[in-house]
Amino acid sequence: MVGGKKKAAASVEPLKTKESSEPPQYCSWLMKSEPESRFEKEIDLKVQSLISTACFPKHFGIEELKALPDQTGCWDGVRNYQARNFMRQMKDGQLAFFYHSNCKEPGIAGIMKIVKEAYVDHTQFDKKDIHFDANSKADNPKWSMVDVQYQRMVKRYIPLSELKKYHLQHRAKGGPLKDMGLFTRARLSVQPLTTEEFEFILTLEDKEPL
DNA sequence: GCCAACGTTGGC
DNA sequence: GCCAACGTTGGC
Repeated sequence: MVGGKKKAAASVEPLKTKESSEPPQYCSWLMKSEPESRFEKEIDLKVQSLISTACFPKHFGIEELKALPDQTGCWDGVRNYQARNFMRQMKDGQLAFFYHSNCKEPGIAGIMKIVKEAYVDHTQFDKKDIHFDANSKADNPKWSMVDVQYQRMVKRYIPLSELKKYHLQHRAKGGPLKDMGLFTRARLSVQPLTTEEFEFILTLEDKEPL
């Protein structure tokens, strides 16, 4: 099934650029978001209601993306240079896994599509926003975001624990997840996936949980 | 809730 | 430019 369509496979292949100095081009991604907010878990609801809700990070799981008009939203609030730089490499039409982090069972919940390439993240200029950045100047914004559109849920939720088992297997004996960023660069919230990683994870949808 | 890993900041 | 202190991420 995966790789069966030549055309699709070709469009997902990482493009080796002619100029060897250029960074490698990635075609698929993994983006993390917290479906539950740590603040809202820990701060008393009454106290919270007295404070501007904009001061708190929002819950943003895949259900929230799905509920937006056109099932499309901006991926704002990324405040890490590596993650930002990866977002700036994203191209219209590329696919990304929606990963649920910092929750009961972290893992891959669904698939979304990049529908607008990197542009200025407005939240950096909003004093009331949790992601406000006083060091960012309007004539030289530091932070970018992309727009993503919900595509579908995965056929079954793919928990981190399962990906980790494969990662460990593959690290020992070889396999597509041996260097997966989820484990080698655990704190990076926007990560590129190789074609092999992306396609292998898709095959897990049709397999029994490990 | 705890804490390890790691990115950022700032003193020197 | 080093590096200690600090803050954040995110699994457990």
